[in-house]
Amino acid sequence: MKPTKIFVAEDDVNIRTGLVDTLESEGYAVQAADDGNQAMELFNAHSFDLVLLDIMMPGKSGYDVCRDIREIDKKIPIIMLTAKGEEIDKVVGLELGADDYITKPFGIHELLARISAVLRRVKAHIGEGTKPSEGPFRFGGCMVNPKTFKLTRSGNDFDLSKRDIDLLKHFYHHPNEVLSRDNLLNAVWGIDYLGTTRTLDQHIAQLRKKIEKDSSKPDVITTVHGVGYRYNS
Amino acid sequence: MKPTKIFVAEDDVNIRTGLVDTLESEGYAVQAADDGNQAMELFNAHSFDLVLLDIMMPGKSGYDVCRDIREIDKKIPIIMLTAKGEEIDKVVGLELGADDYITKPFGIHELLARISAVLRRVKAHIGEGTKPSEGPFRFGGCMVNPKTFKLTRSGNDFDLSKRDIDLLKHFYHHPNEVLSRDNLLNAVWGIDYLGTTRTLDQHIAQLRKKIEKDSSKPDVITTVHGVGYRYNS
DNA sequence: ATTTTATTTTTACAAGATTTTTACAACTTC
DNA sequence: GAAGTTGTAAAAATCTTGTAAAAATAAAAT
Repeated sequence: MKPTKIFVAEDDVNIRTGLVDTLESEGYAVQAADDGNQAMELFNAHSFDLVLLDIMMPGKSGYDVCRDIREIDKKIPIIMLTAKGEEIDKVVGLELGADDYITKPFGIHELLARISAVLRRVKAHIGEGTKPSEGPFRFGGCMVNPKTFKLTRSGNDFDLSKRDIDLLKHFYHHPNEVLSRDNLLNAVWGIDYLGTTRTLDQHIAQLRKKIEKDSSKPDVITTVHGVGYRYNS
Repeated sequence: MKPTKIFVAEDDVNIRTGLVDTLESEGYAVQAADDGNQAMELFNAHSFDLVLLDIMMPGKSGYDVCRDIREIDKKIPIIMLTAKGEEIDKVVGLELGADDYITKPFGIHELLARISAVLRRVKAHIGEGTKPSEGPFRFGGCMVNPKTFKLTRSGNDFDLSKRDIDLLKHFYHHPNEVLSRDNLLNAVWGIDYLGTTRTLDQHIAQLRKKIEKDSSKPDVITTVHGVGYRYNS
């Protein structure tokens, strides 16, 4: 199998060489640029599987590069490298079309985890054609519509929050499998979540009120004591 | 469950003993070193789940220790303890391969939160990959699915608890072998389990209700009087 | 910027489930 | 049949989860 090609744009020489070394030692093929203009040049000259983009760069900011890359390639995964305090909403939100971001300073494991997560996501998309995350889907006896953030069960409509949707999606993609709290927290709250643990339970409880016929006797999302939760499809 | 083992390297005696006490009172098993060289010695002599590493230490700096540890173990989570003003980008950035850092003086809560976040990250990761041992397996006339925590026998479904699964797995990996109570207790309950003995019998009895056609005439897990139990594959 | 509103997270404790222990009958072995 | 071992129901202890309500955060509106 051909190695996955990663393109890095980062002006700080320490971070850049660190990135290149690490990624290469992980088996990726890496190419790096140290400012925004060079970045676009290189990007145009090669074909990559994934892009890591620093926001603060001389020449052309990461924001701009991201937008430009998206013009050229609508699909390539882009992960932004942000410093604490930089505006992130815009980055990942939809305006720019980045797929993920990571805040400096970051751990190598976290970065690698995000890279493989994004790559996996993309591959799954390509492989299956259907984008499971976009359209409405059936969940237990309900219809969940991620576009409208609504859930319908036997004629009744409920509003869903972002967390609700993310949770439902994650369960939906792992039917009948017992998912640990760790797994769920990582998948829905993000890999660097620091909170304590009743949070998830709380959301499960709220979800059950909407999806279960009798929330005191859950049927769709069941508890596996000491382990986690299971969505029974 | 076995306690998580944390290794602390920190020269300041107050901070060190404070850390050890706190972590131990949180249920972690802790081992500490007070300089860089001793740190490597200890690290090599034991096996840990997580490392806390001060940067400024006599002998060998935390930077060096971190790098050395990474040579030995690419995966073990490392959290650096930094003083204000110390260069952090390099620490956590990529060069060294630490997973996270925390700036002194830090609150014990923040530290604990970060420790569990990092551990969760690692655990969720392990849980994610497809481990061949995790797939469903046949046990007597049943199918056992460790992912769903369910057991099926002649069309009937039973829920399994964590202990059930662990016991079944252990038997499964030692077919036709008579396993003593000690063996089973060590394998499933952990090596330092102190309980008295009817515990295991109780679980066997419960399991038999699920896996045996006639639990009063066990066939799959049989008793070897005075010795232990045997799974007849 | 300030207030209002919605959402998310945390706290606190009740309720629940599992596990462990106890107790004792039944069984095995010699 | 005596001594020791095992089966298992039921009680007790321990650990986990459910969830209301408070607090904190984030988002929207003024």
